[in-house]
Amino acid sequence: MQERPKIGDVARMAGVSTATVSRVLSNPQIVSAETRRLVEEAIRETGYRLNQAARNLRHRRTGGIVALVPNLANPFFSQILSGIASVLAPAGFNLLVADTRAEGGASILNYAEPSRADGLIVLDGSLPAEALARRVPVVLACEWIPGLAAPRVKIDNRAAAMMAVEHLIGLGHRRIAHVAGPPGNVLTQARLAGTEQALAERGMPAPLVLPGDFTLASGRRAGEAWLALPARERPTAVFLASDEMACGFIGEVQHHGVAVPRDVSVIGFDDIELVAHMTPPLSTIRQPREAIGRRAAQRLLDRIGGDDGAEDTILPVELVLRGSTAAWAAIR
Amino acid sequence: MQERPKIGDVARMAGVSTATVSRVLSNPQIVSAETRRLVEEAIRETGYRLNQAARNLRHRRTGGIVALVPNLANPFFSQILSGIASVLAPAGFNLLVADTRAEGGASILNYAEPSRADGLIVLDGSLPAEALARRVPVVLACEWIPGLAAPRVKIDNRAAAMMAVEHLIGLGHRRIAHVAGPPGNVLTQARLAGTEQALAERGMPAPLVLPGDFTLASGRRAGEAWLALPARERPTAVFLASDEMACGFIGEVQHHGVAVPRDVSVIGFDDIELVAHMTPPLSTIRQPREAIGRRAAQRLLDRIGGDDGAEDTILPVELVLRGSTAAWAAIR
DNA sequence: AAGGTTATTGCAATCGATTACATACGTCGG
DNA sequence: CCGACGTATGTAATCGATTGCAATAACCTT
Repeated sequence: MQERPKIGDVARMAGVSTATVSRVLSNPQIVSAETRRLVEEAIRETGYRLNQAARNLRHRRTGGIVALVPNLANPFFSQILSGIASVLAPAGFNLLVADTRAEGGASILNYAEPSRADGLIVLDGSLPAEALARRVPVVLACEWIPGLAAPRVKIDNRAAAMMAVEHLIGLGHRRIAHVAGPPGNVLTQARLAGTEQALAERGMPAPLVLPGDFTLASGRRAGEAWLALPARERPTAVFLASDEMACGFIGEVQHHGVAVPRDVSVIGFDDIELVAHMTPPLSTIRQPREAIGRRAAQRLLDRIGGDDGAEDTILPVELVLRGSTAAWAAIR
Repeated sequence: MQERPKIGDVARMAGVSTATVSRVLSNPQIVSAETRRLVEEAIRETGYRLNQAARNLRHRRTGGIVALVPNLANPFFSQILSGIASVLAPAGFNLLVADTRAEGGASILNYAEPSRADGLIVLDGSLPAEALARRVPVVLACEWIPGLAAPRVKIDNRAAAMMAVEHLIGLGHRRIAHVAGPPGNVLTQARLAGTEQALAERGMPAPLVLPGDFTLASGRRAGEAWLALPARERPTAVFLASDEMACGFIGEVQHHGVAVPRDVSVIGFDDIELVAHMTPPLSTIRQPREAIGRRAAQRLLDRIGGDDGAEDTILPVELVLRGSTAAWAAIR
């Protein structure tokens, strides 16, 4: 009994066949109470532990779900992962995490393998649709991939952006800037479109759009760009497509003596945890990240269970008003 | 050819045995060039993809490494995971992530199974040592479990805390407070010990120690506690055992009109990304999180490869001085 | 030319579980 | 008392690859 005991060892000790042991393990109620007791006893005695690899091979499943994340180090994603994990664990699935930036693009394809994972949650909209098509069940969360037919769990980014901008308009702001996300990103487009639509509906001019990429550093650069404008032309309010950028922006302008929200109102997007504790606390759009993760995981489990629907799940956002936005007195 | 092709289908098409196909897959150089070409052709033609579960069963390995994290939603850990992933992926291992808080304590044991994972990276010091002993190779990162013999990859928390406190002393502060981590945590103890030692070595009185648990909210509460002190007795500098707490602390005191660093110097621990962009930017101790993750992963791969050493790896920290700490003019 | 190498390749056992099918034993209605 | 049926268990095939050993061919050596 040096080696790790296998099912046969248990069977021998209990005086039954391996089939019976297996049944005790996966379908106890069809085994007589007495035999079951014997087998359970033997399992305890031998310290037997099931070999997952063998079971997986037989069942033609892996028990694992892969989450493809563009950047694991980004706190935004970790909270979604947390939601995913909270659903997967009770359902008996492992969560595999792969960073699509860290891995070579080609190897991503390996994850979309039935022998590696039973399903895929994709959080990165920049992956090629063809790599994911016709393989394991896929659910898209937050971002999505144009042309890929898979259920999506997301928010209404356009409407959310409109909420943010309408809030600024409501405060009396007339020159409004938008700091966009990375070019080509589906979220960037939707949030920009929402910004433009909100302004257009009020008959206001198109926004000044500054480039960004969701990162702190790009927020700082947007701050520099704002500072570089002649004071008379500076937008009095800025809507940034991510909270991280908003932090960078505020840090930069405060560093140059600009007061928020006195001199400029700032609103972000995401409601990452820290921004509630800054000075001033950041007004923002809250994405229900945990809920997005949970719903995406549930949706995927449904698909694995045979549900073939591909309809989207749209989760509600919330406009969170804190101290970084304030009314603009037109006469200054 | 409806079904997903298996190795036998490839063999038939190439006119060779399954053994040869397998060799082409895992040991190409021992197959003659001509045969190899034939097989590769057949693989392409059939669209064959290796079944990992079968290979794993035969190899008695899983190709997966589990990281046990106390809280996936915490950005501190996600960056370590990022480092881990960057080493594991090229080495052909999957990263499985399990949130020890989300999962029931019992199920954690399941991860320490050779049939589930080839190794374990534990980032949670609160797990019971016995659950992890005598199973798969383990490496501890950041936190550690007293009584568990396994290589650790960490920083010198005591020395790091001393650096922080010596910095404050050097700025002329004489009343220094420490906001500790969760009780019982090994990091809490080491950082507190370092704080006390630094003060003792200068012949200064023991620090005021406020309770905390690494979270933003507990930092806020520490801020309240600080504010509640009579102004004359307030420590002029505070060293908090995590950056998150430092953010909460600063947010709280600023909210009550206290200026940092004019009225109180604040130094944190970790150097999470955001704190460089706050106003004021936070002075802190930088932990090389990516490097910790990478080293832990490398160490684990070594162990899996047969290296039985259990010595610790201590990575250097860096005192990062920003705007939240300033000299204290004794006469006020 | 016989014996010895070396390079390729195939046969079949193996990894450790699951499960369709067969078997054995009661039980019960007619 | 017989056959039908239900329950509990065993036998053996199966999941899809890997690999030790054997077989064959080609090539040397002396």
